[in-house]
Amino acid sequence: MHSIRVVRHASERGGWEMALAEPPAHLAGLVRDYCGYREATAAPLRRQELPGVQVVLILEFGPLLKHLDDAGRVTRHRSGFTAGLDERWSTTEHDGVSHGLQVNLTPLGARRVFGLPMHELSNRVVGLEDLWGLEARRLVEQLAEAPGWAARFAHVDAFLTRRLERGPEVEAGVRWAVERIHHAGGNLDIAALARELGRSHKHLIHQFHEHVGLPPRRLARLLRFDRAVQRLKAGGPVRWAELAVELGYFDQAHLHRDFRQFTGGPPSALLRRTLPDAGGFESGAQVKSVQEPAWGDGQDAR
DNA sequence: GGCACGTCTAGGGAGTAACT
DNA sequence: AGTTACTCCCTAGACGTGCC
Repeated sequence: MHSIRVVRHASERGGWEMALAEPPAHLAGLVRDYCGYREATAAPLRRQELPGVQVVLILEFGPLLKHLDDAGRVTRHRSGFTAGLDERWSTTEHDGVSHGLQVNLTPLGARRVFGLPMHELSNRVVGLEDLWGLEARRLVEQLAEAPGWAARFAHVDAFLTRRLERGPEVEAGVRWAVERIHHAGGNLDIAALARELGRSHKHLIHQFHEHVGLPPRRLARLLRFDRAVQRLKAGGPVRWAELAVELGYFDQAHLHRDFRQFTGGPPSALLRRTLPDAGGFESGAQVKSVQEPAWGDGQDAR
C-alpha cells in the first residue's frame, strides 16, 4: 500500500489535484516517484517542461496532451508517451482538462523498463503504443477504470515489475558511475571516473549512450541544473552568485548560461513563474496525506 | 576494446550595461 | 555600491571517429 500525499488547489481560473507517491522498495532506484494528476481550467493551459535527470512516462486517461517541441511541431500520443533525457525544454498543452499519471523513472530504470538503448529515447518524445502496442492501451484502460489513486499506483507497480523482470540488466560499472555522478552533484572529473572504473573513456561514453542516453559529462551538467531547479522550487531567498558556488558552478555567469540553454531564459525568469509542481510556488494549495483521495473517480473537480 | 587524433564545447575568467 | 544579465575569449577536457 502506497502512502499517498494529495495536493489540491482551486481558484477562479480552475482547479487541480495531484497524488504523489514513492515506489515500493523493489522499484526504488529504478522509479523516482509517481504523480497522479487531474486538472480542469477555464481556458487551455500551456506549460513549459524543463529538462531533468529523470525519464518521464506519461499515462493519459483523459483528453490527450499536446506536446510541442522547440521547433513548434505538435504531437499527441494515444495512451501517453515517454520522453528520455532531454537537454532542451519542451511545452505541453491541454484544452482545459487533463487527467493522467506520470511515472518518473531513473535513466537506468528506463533502460530496464523499455529494454531499448537509451540513446533511442534521448531528446525525443515517443508514443507508448509505438513502444508497447496493445499492452500500453490495456494498462491505460485499467488505470481509467480503477477506483482511485491507490489502485492505479498498484496497477503501475505490477506493470513495471513485469517489464523489469523481462528487461535487460544494467551493467554494474555503469550503475556505479551514475551513482558517483549523483553523489558528486555533477561535479567530478569524467576522465578520473573512467580510470577508477578501469575503462577507456571511449568505452565509458559508449556504455552511457546505451544505458543512460547521454554521455557522462552531459548527465553531470543536467544533474547540476536539476539541483538548481530543485533549490528554486524549495523557495527561500536566492543570491545567484552564492547559489552558483553552492552548486559547483564557477560563477553566476556560468549558472546563467546553463539556464539560458535549458530554459530559454535567465534564472530570475524561472523564479518569477509559477512552477507546475506540488512543491512549486502556487499559493493556496492544500496538502494532506491519505490512503485514498477524497476526489474520487467519476466526480468532477468543481 | 584500445589508441591516437581532430573537433567541439564547457569551464575559467574578464569585462560591460542596466537596474535598484 | 551591489546585484544581475549578458558577451566575449582562451584553454582544457570531453567526445567522436578511424584504425588496429
